[in-house]
Amino acid sequence: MIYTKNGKTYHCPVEAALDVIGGKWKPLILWALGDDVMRFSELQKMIPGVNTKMLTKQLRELEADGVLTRTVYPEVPPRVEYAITDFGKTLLPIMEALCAWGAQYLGIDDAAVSRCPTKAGKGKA
Amino acid sequence: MIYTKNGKTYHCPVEAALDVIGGKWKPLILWALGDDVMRFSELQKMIPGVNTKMLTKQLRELEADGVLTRTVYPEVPPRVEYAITDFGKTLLPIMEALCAWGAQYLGIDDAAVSRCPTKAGKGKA
DNA sequence: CGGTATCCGAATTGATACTG
DNA sequence: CAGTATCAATTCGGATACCG
Repeated sequence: MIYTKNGKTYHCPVEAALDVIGGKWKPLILWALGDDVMRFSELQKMIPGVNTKMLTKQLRELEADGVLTRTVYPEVPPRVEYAITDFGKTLLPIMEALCAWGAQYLGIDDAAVSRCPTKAGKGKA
Repeated sequence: MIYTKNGKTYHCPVEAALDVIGGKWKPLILWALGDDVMRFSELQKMIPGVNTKMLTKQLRELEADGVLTRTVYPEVPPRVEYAITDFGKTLLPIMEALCAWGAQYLGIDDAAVSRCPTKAGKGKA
């Protein structure tokens, strides 16, 4: 069986799921938006090392996949807010599982894991 | 927090997990080896479109990550068998979750999903 | 503030041919 | 049978500069 969406072809739904969350900065974006609505500049601060082009690209892809929403407020200076959708929230338990597995793989104590680098200390799970 | 393994750097354990299962053919390989031990040529038959170079590369990476084992039998003609490890088996429930989410994303009935293309009809889950 | 546009190097994937 | 080697094509990721 072959699956298709948005002109892309998958041999297995797992591939499709990985295509949605597999971008370089997407896990970090999803962790960040899991709790809060955030502005572009806030995301950029929470994700060290990302540049505007890549952050924009990954946000637009997640938006196109129905995982998050982008709301533009017609003000000066402009304000744009990103929020996770209900559908996007269904990814969070899977991310938790991936996080736990990844911690095992890395040989670290899962309880010591701060999922999002800039959210350490906010408490886990 | 920054995590390191094999010279690679991750900002989050999720990235590490995705690095392990995120290769283009890896989900298919893992489904295939989830049930059975298989030879190289069997895998190649089960995964349409892959060429020997890519299949070799992805298998070696999964082996290096401790997800599967590679056993060479010193016979003529040569025989090489690949099998999932106990650690690799811990990925399978996560793959199931990714598969279910991917089916939702693709807008198809999860019950209709055959996880591995060439294993359709063997029964699901 | 929240982006685009351009250019570029690095990494990934693939087709094809050959080998112990 | 189970790969390697080589080369080509594509995609991805990033630095920098500019714009409404």
